Amino acid sequence: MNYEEAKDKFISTWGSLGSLWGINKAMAQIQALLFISTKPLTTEEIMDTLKISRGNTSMNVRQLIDWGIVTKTLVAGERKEFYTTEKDVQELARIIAKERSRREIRPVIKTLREVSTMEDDGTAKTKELIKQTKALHELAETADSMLHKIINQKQNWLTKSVLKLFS
Amino acid sequence: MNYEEAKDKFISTWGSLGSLWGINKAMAQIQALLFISTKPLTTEEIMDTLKISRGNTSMNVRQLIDWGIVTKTLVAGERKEFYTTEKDVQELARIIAKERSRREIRPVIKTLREVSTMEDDGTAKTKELIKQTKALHELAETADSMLHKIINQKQNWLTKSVLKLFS
DNA sequence: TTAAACTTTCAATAATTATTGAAAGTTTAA
DNA sequence: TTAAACTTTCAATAATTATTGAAAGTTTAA
Repeated sequence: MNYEEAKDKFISTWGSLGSLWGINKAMAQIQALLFISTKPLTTEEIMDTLKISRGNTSMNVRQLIDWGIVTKTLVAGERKEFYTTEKDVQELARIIAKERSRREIRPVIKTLREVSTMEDDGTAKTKELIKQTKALHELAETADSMLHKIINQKQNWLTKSVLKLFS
Repeated sequence: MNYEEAKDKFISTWGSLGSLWGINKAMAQIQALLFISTKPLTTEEIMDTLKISRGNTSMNVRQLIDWGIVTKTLVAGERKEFYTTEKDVQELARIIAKERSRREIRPVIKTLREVSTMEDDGTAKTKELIKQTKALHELAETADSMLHKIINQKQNWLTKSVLKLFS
């Protein structure tokens, strides 16, 4: 496997993984490209490498900036805008997890709380609805706060020290 | 909020959450419906409640069975097939996490390993590709095994005992 | 200012994914 | 066996989501 093959393989795999962290393919691929680039890239370079249109590139880069994953960089003597991505995987994971929680998990938790605290009219089906949504609510709250605790740890959890806690 | 409103709200929220655990809307809604039902349901009842076609119901129920989340139940004296879902949230979470890992995370980890162990040709860009994919590989491995450890704990992690470890 | 060099917007369209429903298939009771 | 009562399959279609590219907008250098 030479450089080009490996690069394409990484970018396309990362792109299809987009769904796993809740973003579209182009957005994930742009991030992947910047992640392995040795220098900041322009819109033009991104378009050419990924074979996507100018508009598509512009919109997705902006979204990545919005997520806090990509930053505009100024290159001396150049008029064009250059983009770079967060290169530290831990920081990247932290940002993704936080955004995912904020955008998708929190709203669901809110609904679960609303439904599970509805007035009990005494019927079996209402009791079941309350019971089950309450259980989901607790699970979601616990999982979400666990996620936050894990990613907010400044110590390097990649070193597997955290893992030992579960052995 | 009465029973019907609460039920609809729960089903539609859970349905739109489908993307978060990697399944489609109908599949998530069928699971939600069964999850709050006080008795096993038939294809007919699912179709009518969710207003989806017979074919759609059949295919998605089968997929849920495939995931190990829904089971066929026989009701004495009835010819029709009845369906029930796993009612314990912890067990449900365990199944979903395991399937998600197997279907999506493992394949990505495999690619990351392949790319990160490519031959180093000495160029800066190859070195960067190897370095970054190696970091992602380690992160993905750690996160995946942490997930497995957490969900495999038989003790009730919902009680927040696990959470204390991170405080 | 102006005009060249850029970026952004957004309606049109393409691509993808989900859904339908009728036909085919299967199971069960008699 | 047969036929009624079911479930499954799958080509056609609908719905959703992503992408394009030209026009509009913005910035910068002179």
